[in-house]
This record gives sequence, C-alpha cells and structure tokens, in this order.
Amino acid sequence: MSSEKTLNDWERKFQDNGYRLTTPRREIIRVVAESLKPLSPMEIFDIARQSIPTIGLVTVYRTIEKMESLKLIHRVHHINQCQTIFRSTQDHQHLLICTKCGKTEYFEGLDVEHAFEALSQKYEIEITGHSFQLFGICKTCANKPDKEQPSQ
Amino acid sequence: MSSEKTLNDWERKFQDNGYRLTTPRREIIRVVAESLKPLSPMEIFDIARQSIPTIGLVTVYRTIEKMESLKLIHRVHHINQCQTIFRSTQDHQHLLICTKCGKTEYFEGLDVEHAFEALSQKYEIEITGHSFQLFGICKTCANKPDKEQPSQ
DNA sequence: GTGCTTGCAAATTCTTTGCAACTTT
DNA sequence: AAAGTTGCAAAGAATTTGCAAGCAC
Repeated sequence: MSSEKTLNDWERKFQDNGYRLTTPRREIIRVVAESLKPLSPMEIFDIARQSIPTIGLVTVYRTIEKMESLKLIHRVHHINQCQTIFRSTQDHQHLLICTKCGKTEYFEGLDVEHAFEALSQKYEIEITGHSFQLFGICKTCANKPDKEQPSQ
Repeated sequence: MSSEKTLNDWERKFQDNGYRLTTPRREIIRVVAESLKPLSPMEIFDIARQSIPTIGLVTVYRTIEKMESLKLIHRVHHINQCQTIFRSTQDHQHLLICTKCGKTEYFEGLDVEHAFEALSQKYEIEITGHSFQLFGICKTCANKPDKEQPSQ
C-alpha cells in the first residue's frame, strides 16, 4: 500500500471518528504515515515543524494519542528506551508476560531462529538480534477477576 | 535455577568485575534477582527501601546500569511505556528494524501463532497478544560504515 | 455559532550529573 | 590508605494539564 493511500485512509479514519482535520494535525499524520522508521514524539515534532513552524509539541503528543486509539500506529521496542528490567538468562530471550499481574517467565518451545537465514536473504538484512514477548492472562488472574499482584 | 543461586551468581559477577558489594547494592541486586516480574527503577526503589530506608533512587539507577553491563538483566517491552511509534498494519505485527539507520518494515514468512495453543497449555496462560521484532543491519548500512539516516 | 483543537505556560514525572562524605577492599 | 560508592541537591529531559484564543464543521 502506497503511503499516499495510507495518508488518505488515516485522514478518513480521523473524520469518521469525529476528529477534525486541522492543519497541524494533518501534517503530523502525514509525517508518521510516511515515515520509513519509528519516530519519537520529538522527532515527529522536528519534522513537522519544518512545514508548520508554529506547531506545538503538545499537539504532537495529543495526535499520537488519537492515532493510537484509532490503531493507526503502535509502539516499538527500542532497547535503550525501555526502563522496565527483568533478569536475563543466557539462553532464552523469549518472555511470557501476564498483562494483569505482571508475572513473567521465560518460555521454551518456539524456535524462531531457524527462519532467520531465509529472512536475512529475503529482506537483505543481517539479523543480529531479536525481541519476542508473548502477552496473556495467567491462570491465577483468570480465576480472580480483581486486581492482584504477585508476591513481589 | 533457584533465585538463591541467581543471587550468589550475581554477587560473584559484581566482585569478579571489580565492583564492590555494598549494603544498598546487595539489596537492589536481591530485589531484581528474585522478582517474578519486570520492575521499573521506582518499583525497585520502593521495594528495596523497605529493608534499607536510607537507600537513594540514584543508587538504583546506577546499579541497574551495572547489572545491564554485566548482562544480568535486560529491558522488557511494555507497550504503554515505549514512546517510539510506527504505523501499524492490521495483519502483521512483525518488524524488521535496522539498528543503524532505523529503517523499519513489516516482514512475513515466520509463523509463530501456530505454536500459541500448545504454549498456552504448557504454561497455563491464555495468550492475548505478542510483540516480535528482529534487529539487524540493512544492506545500505552494511555498505556504508558511516552513520547514515534514511530519507526520513 | 458551537464545540473541538491549538499553543503557551506551568506543573509533573523521570533520569542524569556534580560533589563531599562514607565504605569496601 | 586508596579507590569505588553513596545520597543529596540540582540540573536536565520528557510528558501531562489548565486555559484562553482560534479554527473546523
């Protein structure tokens, strides 16, 4: 899908949901829809500002909120930015996280590395690492609908 | 591996690398090594403070730094915390990211969902979502050793 | 005209840095 | 004793909120 089509789609989604298409908002949408890489709010701001110098960073944050609620974007894991930490194991990097209580464990039984060679060639990129996390509701939380934290 | 063993391992790693084992540092290590879930710096601080009330949040940040350089921990993707955004597609959530220039694209050719049913049963958790990202060096960057950004 | 949206300023929250006092080795 | 480490205070970033003026519909 061309980015021009994406852009129209996004603008239509905004209107269909009762959001107005203002000049700054359209520019922010355009920047994100056409970007080849994940962007931080400040990066979006800097790019958008080149066309609309009076734009405010706050508007960027608020437009991101709306794009997210419309599911037009999602958040990308950049290792250096995430500040939630967990003990690592040498072997496995595959995590299973309960979104309700936070309980987390490493899991085995899903081999993804076997496909890396073929993907490297197909997409012309040398794969050097990966992040793989599954989210779900653990047994304990499924049985207790109320908020519950693990012992620590 | 029991968390007691983990704890001893970690303390030894600190000492082997010339870091001193101080009271606050040991407590922070203990909290992280024994935690069942990923923790933010503030959460670590709050738990550690229960045993060592005089501990400082700064020490938590600095100990995290050291644990990370010793590869005892790693950072976990929590969707609500990461502020780097990228357009989403309805179908695929699998990203290929060049760590040098940031260029990102969705990829196909790796079916992970097929294993979810078996994993759900094995780990007693209902899987509701996942995040899967591959990191690497794209062809363009591999040919140009200098820093280079994609057009946007 | 109505009501959503904007940008500013200020308030919060999060993270890093400088430094003198303190601990570990 | 030497060198690494601590916690405070302050600086610096990043994000959110209140609000009057402005704009889309």
